[in-house]
Amino acid sequence: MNEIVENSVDKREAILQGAFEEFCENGFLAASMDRISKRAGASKRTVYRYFESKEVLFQTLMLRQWRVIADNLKVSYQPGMDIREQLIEMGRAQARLYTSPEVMTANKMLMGEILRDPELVREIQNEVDYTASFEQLFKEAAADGVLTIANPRQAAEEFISLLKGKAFWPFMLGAPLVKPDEMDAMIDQSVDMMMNQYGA
Amino acid sequence: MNEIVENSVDKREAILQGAFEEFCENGFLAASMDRISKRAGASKRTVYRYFESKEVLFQTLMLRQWRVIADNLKVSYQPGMDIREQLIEMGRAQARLYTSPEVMTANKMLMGEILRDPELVREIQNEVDYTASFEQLFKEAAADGVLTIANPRQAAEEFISLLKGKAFWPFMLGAPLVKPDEMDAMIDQSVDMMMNQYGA
DNA sequence: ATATAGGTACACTTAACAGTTTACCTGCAT
DNA sequence: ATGCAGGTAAACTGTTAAGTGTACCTATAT
Repeated sequence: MNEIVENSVDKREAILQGAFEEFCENGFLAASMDRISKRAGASKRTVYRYFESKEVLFQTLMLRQWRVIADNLKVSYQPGMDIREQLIEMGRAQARLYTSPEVMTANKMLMGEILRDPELVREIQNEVDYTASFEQLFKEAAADGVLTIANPRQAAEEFISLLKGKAFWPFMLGAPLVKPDEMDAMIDQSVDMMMNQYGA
Repeated sequence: MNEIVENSVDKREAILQGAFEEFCENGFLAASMDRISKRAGASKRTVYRYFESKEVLFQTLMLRQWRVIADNLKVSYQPGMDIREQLIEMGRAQARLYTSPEVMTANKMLMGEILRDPELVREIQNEVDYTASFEQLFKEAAADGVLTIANPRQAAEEFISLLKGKAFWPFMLGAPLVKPDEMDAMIDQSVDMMMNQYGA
């Protein structure tokens, strides 16, 4: 009766959405359950019907967001396609994700709370491992003979370190976003380093 | 009269110390001025005599800590010494710093608040630039003919990205510390990549 | 028709905490 | 001796916010 439809299944969804905005804007501690309920267009009582406490609501949300992000960060090897091309393509896709407003906002929220209370999110740490998909990719590329890699895990970490070091952490800490062509140059350079080190 | 000496100059120091502990443990928002004064062995009124508000106290502290950390992170080129040796030495020193309890604790506090409120620390961002000392080092090494580097700034960023990606961020986000020899292997590998890319 | 599941509105309880006020103490310099 | 700079203790004010209680509304299923 309030707005449109609200077939009382996505009431929960509305709450999560409102909570997401509120937590992103203010962080866990400064977020207010009153404001969350307002944003969600639900009564506070209803919020508490779905989530027994602020903490539970936050954790539910965090797990969810992390899954979305981690899924988007996954990559896979394309046999037949030039490996250099592939790495560049991947680098660009990663950078685009890292710097997209939704991912950055969500990541800030996540990071802030990981720092404040590592216990709160220990379980999530295990779902994190999108590095594994990079590792797999390098392993396959090596098996394919297009790269020479003794330690694919290490190679994956290196590539990610280079990308994140230039296209993630600075923005996370408040640096202004750079222009796409500068970003592309950074990525080319990172791929150069990888090819220099591991090129067959 | 309370404890020992307290020649009422390091009362201020005691407050900063107490505040440091409190802010590290709880972050800005959850820290309590009552607890800070207790930790400092000072009355709340005295705390407010030295620092007009929680925010001012926090900023003072943050700037201070950052200076300490940034100073420690600075490096300089040693002409004559083998460049590979030098990079490895530097890498180890950096990793040791990144993973030292004091630096990690302080950094968590800093990061958490940078994420929460970028404005609060915008000014500090400018003091940050220890990357510059790496850049300088690479520039000198290039001038010395021991490395071939077109863009020293970029090289500096790459080296730092590799080191931090393996020896800083994971621990920052709650991963357990690794054994020194594993760390050394990581560093060797990073230096390999740099030498491969820029070796003369 | 009516009970029930899901919802609303809103006042309420409890607690934490920034910052202030007040009254008082103490050692040193004049 | 005395006044003041620097300190203490503790009660107080005002605000914000988590979570609860209560009374009421409204569909749909029986």
